[in-house]
This record gives sequence, structure tokens and C-alpha cells, in this order.
Amino acid sequence: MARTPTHPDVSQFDLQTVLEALVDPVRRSIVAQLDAAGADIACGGFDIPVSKSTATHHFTVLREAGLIRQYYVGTSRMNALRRAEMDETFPGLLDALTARRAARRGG
Amino acid sequence: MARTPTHPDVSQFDLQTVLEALVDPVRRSIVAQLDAAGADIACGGFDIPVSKSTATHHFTVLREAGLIRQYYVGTSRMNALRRAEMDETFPGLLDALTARRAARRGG
DNA sequence: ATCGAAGTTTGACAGCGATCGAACTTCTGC
DNA sequence: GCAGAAGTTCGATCGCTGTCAAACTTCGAT
Repeated sequence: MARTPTHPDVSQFDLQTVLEALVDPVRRSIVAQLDAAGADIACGGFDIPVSKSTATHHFTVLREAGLIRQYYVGTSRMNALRRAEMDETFPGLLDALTARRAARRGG
Repeated sequence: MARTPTHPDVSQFDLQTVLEALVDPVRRSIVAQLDAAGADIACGGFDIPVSKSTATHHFTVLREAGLIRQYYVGTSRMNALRRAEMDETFPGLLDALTARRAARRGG
């Protein structure tokens, strides 16, 4: 595993790529969990119904789309939601997809 | 072809289905063209790089997701964007995906 | 009735993407 | 050093989806 995985710059964000990342329910769940937690989460800390190798695949897709930033802490790989950068490029998109909006309207 | 094709009710709108519909560039283009035109458009009136049978498939997907409403006028099948209903269920989603926001910010 | 225009239906195909298990790497703790 | 924990990589399925051509249906105009 590379010490410093590839992260796209904000200028390289692409709507098609981001959509293809977010259309998968597992990946959308990952983003939603990060958003709800408001904190970084290790790969193993998510509640997702797939094997480790599949999880690795999903995190890679999210990272390459620019949705998350990954960094190592010991043997754990932490995941951070790049929300501000996403909001800057695609305003309203994450709000519309993470069901935050519903919770916010409610209270 | 059925006289009255199946259209889901707003209460049946499903985010996963809508996303799967909008992740395809051709379908997103159809929605964008409808949105930009602000008027209904016949199937043959779109600028899309696919055959007629493929186009039929895309319109079906969009209709079953609730994104468009279809009705016949003679031999032409008209397509209407169900924007208000979509906005009601998924506020901000179409704005984020049809690049309207960019145009609106500009002027 | 006939012909053309506009879509639909059907069947087939190709490619992609999600999924898994197994083997491997790397770090932590003892 | 050794064992275990946390991920990654590799290879192989497998189902789904976008695509098209060909044949068909329906409507409008002549």
C-alpha cells in the first residue's frame, strides 16, 4: 500500500466520476456515516455489509473521486470526508445525497 | 406501446432509483435539455448520440424513476420534466446535477 | 389504402463493476 | 522474533446495463 495515496485536486473534480462513486449504496453509506460522525473513521470502523477486499475497493473509488482523504495511523487507514471541497465544486450535492437535509429540516 | 405508460407517484420516488437514472450521461443530458428548454420535448427532439432503440430505453428509465412524464401527441411521444415533484422529494438534487446552478450564478 | 415518420419491442452482445477468497504486507504488542 | 490486527493485491465470477439492428406498430397525410 502506498504511503501517500493519490488524491485528486479540487480543480480535477469531475461530476461524472463523483456520481459514479455515489450511486453505489455502500459508498453512499460510507459518506453518510462520515458526514454524520463529523469525524474521521478507520476503514474497519464502518458498518458496511461487504468483505474487506470489497471495502478496500469502495474506499479507493471514493478517494479517486475526491470524496474522501485517506491517511495512515499505525496499521489503520483513516478516512476523512472532503466535504468543504466537494461543496465548493458541487454545491448542494452532498446535502441532497446524505439525507442530512431531512434531519436538518426536522430539527 | 401502452396508451398510458406507468408513472410513479411522488410518494414512490426512490433516491437509489433516481441516482441510477441520473448517473448515465445521456440521461442526464436529456434532463438538462428539458430543464434548459423549459418546455416539453418529443423523443426525437433531443440531441443525443444513440440509436432510437437505445433512446427509448433511456426514456423508459427516466420515466420509471419519476424524472419525466410521457404522453402522446399524434405519433410523437412528448417528454415533460417533473421538476417540481422532484424538488419536493429531493431538494437541491436536480439543481446540483443539471448545471443550472452554474448558469444562474453567472447571470 | 398506402406510404412515411416516430417509437417500441425483441434478441443479442460487450464491457464494466461489485463481489469474494486467498495470499500477502505492515504495523503493534508482547 | 512472533502472533495478531488491519488493509491491500490478485484473480476469477457474475449479473447488470448500455448498445445496436431488425422487425413491428401506430398515427398522419396523401
